[in-house]
Amino acid sequence: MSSLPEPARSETPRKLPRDERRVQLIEATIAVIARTGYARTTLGEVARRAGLSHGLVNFHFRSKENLLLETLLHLAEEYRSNWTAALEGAGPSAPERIDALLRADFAPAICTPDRLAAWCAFWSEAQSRPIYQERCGANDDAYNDLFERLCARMAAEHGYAGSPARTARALRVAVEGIWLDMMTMRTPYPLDEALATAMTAAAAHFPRHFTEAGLRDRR
Amino acid sequence: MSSLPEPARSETPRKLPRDERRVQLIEATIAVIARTGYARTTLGEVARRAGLSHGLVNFHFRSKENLLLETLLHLAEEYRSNWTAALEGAGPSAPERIDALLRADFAPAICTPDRLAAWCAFWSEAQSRPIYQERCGANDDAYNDLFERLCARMAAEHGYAGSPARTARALRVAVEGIWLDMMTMRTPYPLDEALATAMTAAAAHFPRHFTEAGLRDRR
Amino acid sequence: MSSLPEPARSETPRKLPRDERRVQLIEATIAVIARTGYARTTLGEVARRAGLSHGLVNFHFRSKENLLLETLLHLAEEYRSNWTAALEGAGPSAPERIDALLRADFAPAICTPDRLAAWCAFWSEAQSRPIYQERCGANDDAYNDLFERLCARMAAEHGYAGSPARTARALRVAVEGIWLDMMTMRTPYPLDEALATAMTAAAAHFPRHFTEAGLRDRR
Amino acid sequence: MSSLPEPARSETPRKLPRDERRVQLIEATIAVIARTGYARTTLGEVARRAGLSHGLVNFHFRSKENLLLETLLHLAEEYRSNWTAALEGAGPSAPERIDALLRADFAPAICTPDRLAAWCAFWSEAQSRPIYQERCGANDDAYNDLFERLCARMAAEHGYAGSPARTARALRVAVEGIWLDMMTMRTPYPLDEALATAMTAAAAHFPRHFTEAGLRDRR
DNA sequence: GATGAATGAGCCTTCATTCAT
DNA sequence: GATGAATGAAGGCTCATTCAT
Repeated sequence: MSSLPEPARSETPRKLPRDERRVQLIEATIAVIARTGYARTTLGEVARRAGLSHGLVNFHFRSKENLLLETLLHLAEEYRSNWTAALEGAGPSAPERIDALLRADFAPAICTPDRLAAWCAFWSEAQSRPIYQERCGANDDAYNDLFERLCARMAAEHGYAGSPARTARALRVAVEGIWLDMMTMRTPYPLDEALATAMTAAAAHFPRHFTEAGLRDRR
Repeated sequence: MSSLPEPARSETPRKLPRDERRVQLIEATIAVIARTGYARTTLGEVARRAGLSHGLVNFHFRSKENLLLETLLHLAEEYRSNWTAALEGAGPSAPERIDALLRADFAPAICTPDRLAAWCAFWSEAQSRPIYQERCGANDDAYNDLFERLCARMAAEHGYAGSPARTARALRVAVEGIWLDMMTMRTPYPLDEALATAMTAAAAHFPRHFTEAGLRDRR
Repeated sequence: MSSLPEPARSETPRKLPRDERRVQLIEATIAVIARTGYARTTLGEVARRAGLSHGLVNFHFRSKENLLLETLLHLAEEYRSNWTAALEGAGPSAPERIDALLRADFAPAICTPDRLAAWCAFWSEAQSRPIYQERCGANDDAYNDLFERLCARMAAEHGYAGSPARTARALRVAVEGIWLDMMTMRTPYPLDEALATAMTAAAAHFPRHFTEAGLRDRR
Repeated sequence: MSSLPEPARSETPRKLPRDERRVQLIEATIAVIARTGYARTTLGEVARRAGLSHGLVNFHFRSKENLLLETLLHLAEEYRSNWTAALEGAGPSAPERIDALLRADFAPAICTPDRLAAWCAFWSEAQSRPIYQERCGANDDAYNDLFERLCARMAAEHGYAGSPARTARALRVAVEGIWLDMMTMRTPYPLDEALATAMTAAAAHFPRHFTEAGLRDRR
């Protein structure tokens, strides 16, 4: 019992600014979705995990429906700012930028078991909820467009054949498939193995610039 | 009632109507999961879609829990018999068998929007339901083992470098990623485009045997 | 405890035709409104009073909202059929018909403490609920029109002066006021005293045809 | 703070702001009851309408229960002082005093849509709340006793027949019925029409002293 | 005094399950 | 087998009340 990874309740002050409470509750929501599944996620469980009363959830978010939507928005924003930041720290060449994007997709802050489980839950529910659909990962148009432009540069600047759009999609689905794999596999799946698999796919498409270890001649 | 010709009854196996009802309800369950999402799937909706009465669902399946599990088992069995049959019709060489497996994964009977949605729902729920976990797609050990052996043959017989295990995984996650893509994308996603993307990945890993159109020199 | 006028639960069979259950629940609703007030009427209390489970209320009526609306519709229909029937048994002359209408308004089946309390609750709520408003007693247009036509006949055929519309309204508000009085007064208020008050008002307006005891020269 | 001129403070009675706040909240309560109905009246809505914070309501009144009771007391006191004042301005004769009382009952300050709606809500709730019951309009014993004495004077001094008690009640219920009518009717109901209806009733009972326009030979 | 976050009791509603017919 | 009324547990939501600031 005492070894359970429950959040430390005594740390949180009784009153907290609005945004901090919201983030706290969203993190609890992600944790509960991961542990009990989307279908059995209840406000009571979310509140218990956050160490707060259930009434407070409806005070800060207007409804369960809205709490879940805001959780998805939080994840989507987090995902986007993660690869945006990674790109800013990357060199200007297409291989460098592709390398940065792939690494960002498996960054420890983003690619946790809880977050993957929550993403998968939202992917699943999005089929019947248009409002989820446009926020779901694979619909991050900016990411997709960027990835496709980079693949086009790989073709133009480095002589790779084949449709850049299809190559881009092949790499993107590999990333998504790995995410799914990380969740679904019964045996643990370390982040470096996930990244290596993604780089294997990159190396298959761009053999002169990538190896299974990542970007060739990286300094 | 008692005036009905008795012999006519015994000709019809008693178990058939029962199994037909079960399949009917399972198909309705898949449809409801796809349309309303796993979390909002109710027995009432399943019964209505099947055109049956409310109480009958619990008569054929003991509980909702069990209905959903049997639906997953049905999908898993269907998936397995699909690729098994495909394999039987394929030639003996490794490229031919890989080609057959990939095509099987996008067969129109298997790869419908409803089934993809149901699969995704089960992947998502499996995180918190061990009983689902071992039946989920990515855990079809026979499939995975076979695919890995075929990649090992590609390395041994055709001189492809790299870890066969990792190549196999890279191809498998590409397939899963495409499935996810087919569900999640807002724009419709034809089966042939999905297959072409899978073949693009295969061509990247095995360029001398595959093109974006599939197996090279196919006869 | 055993002297409480609780409905006999053992009498009601476990299953009952749809309409009988609905009436049973509507009667329970009227009783609960009268005893606890509209604002504190709960489905649980209604169900307990009917000796049924609370889930059944939402099974037969879709919501509490709808249960209350149907209760009002039931009362309105009951009121209307009461005065309609009274009219059919009355003679053709205007005084006879007015006498019949006034007596109908204080008929023991209609004018019970529970029903008066429920009516008052609906009158009160109708201010903020348009859907109630058009069903409320004072808006029984057929009754009002009829009453006004009868007063017009009293003027035309019997020489009473004054605006028939205003006389009709004066008599109608007297009836409504008596109903309110019957509810509000702390001391019990027998039906015959109520009727005598209504007849006093009728006698004031039509002194040659009515006395405090009712229609003059009644046969 | 401490630099403020102390004498100025003592000039303003400390109790005034408190009482002003109370009246402000009571008026807001009346408005909310009229607009949303008694059953859906919440402290939050009352506070919003008063332009005050949520928690303040419980500071000035101890509870919602008490706020509502004080609202009723406020209405009852207002009603009583209204007719008391009207009586002081009236002549000594019975007809003059009856005329004054009836006019007071439809005075614009008393007889507003909001106040009528609140009164009706309290009448309705009073059935199940003894504490409301004794404060409700029809139970204003002083008013009722006075009215009955005036009707007795009409009989004794002006020769009107019939039971004064019943005549008094007939007039009183007419007033209450008109109030109800003003609330319930879908079409607007001007105050002068209401008063004319009341005077019609008075004229029916006291034809030599009242007409539909009010007291005869009024100077 | 004033504010508004926090709490928790109570209620409506949904829905899986049971069961009489 | 089949039906659908009946049950009751569970959970979302509202809102009166409390309380730290």
